[in-house]
Amino acid sequence: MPELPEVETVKETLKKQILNQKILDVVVNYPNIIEKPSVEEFIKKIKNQTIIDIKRRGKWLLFELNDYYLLSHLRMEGKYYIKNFDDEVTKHQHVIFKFKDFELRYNDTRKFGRMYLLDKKDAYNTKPLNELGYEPWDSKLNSDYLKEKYKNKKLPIKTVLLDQSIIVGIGNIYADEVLYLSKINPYKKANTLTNEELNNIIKNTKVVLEKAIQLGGTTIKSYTSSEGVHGKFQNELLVHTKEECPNCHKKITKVKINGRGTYYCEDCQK
DNA sequence: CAGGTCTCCTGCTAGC
DNA sequence: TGCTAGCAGGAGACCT
Repeated sequence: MPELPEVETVKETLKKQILNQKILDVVVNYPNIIEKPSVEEFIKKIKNQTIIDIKRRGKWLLFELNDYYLLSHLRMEGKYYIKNFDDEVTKHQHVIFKFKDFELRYNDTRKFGRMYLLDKKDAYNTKPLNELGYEPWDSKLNSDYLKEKYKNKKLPIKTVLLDQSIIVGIGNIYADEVLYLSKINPYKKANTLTNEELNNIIKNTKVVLEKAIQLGGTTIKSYTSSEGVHGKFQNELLVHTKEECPNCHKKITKVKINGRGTYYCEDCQK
């Protein structure tokens, strides 16, 4: 399940593969992936655009084209594969970008991923990018900012860490890891956290995400295609999916918070 | 505005 | 062994 580190890895991989390639044609096999504009307009506009750069904002991939930004969110299972024209198109390959000598295929088993094609000048100040919070490394992300954002939030900190309008890039796995390193109970209400706890969250978010980026992200699902990029961070997880606390060796508690599987140590996280 | 619930999807798995 | 109900989960829609 791609979170910020996985998206960063995909971005870097794609830069080596498709930079400066011109999109000669696009085939959309599953229209719901294209959120905006209409599929017809999407195809018409994207033809003959060249991929100038590839960026990331939160969990969004941004393909910079001549006149547009193509935004792509991988959600749960989105992947990009480089294929030859005559490679069989499988049932999960929903959007195909055709270049001169090969093609890029967007593969998504659960079809949760979404794409936008936005005018370049509007891309950062319209949905969805204008609703995003700070990157974990943004100097403006500090305890005062979080204090303000969390002041009316009575929800568990676990839930609020997943809110992309406050800090981008933290998904379910990494939220558990950040709270474990910060020794904070995931049920603790966001508006009750101290400055020290908020600073620990900020610090450990960077620690966890940087390490995960170094290792190419996390691969948990066993049925991930062998063609995809396999991260190694799952070997470094301290609490998520674990049975025993690495620190006190007591049994890890598994619960559901706001519908999300949550792992924590009752003794170490207060 | 805050927050609860539902929805989108498919593959896997627990249970019969 | 074979079938099915239930589950997983990021983010937006919709409702209170």
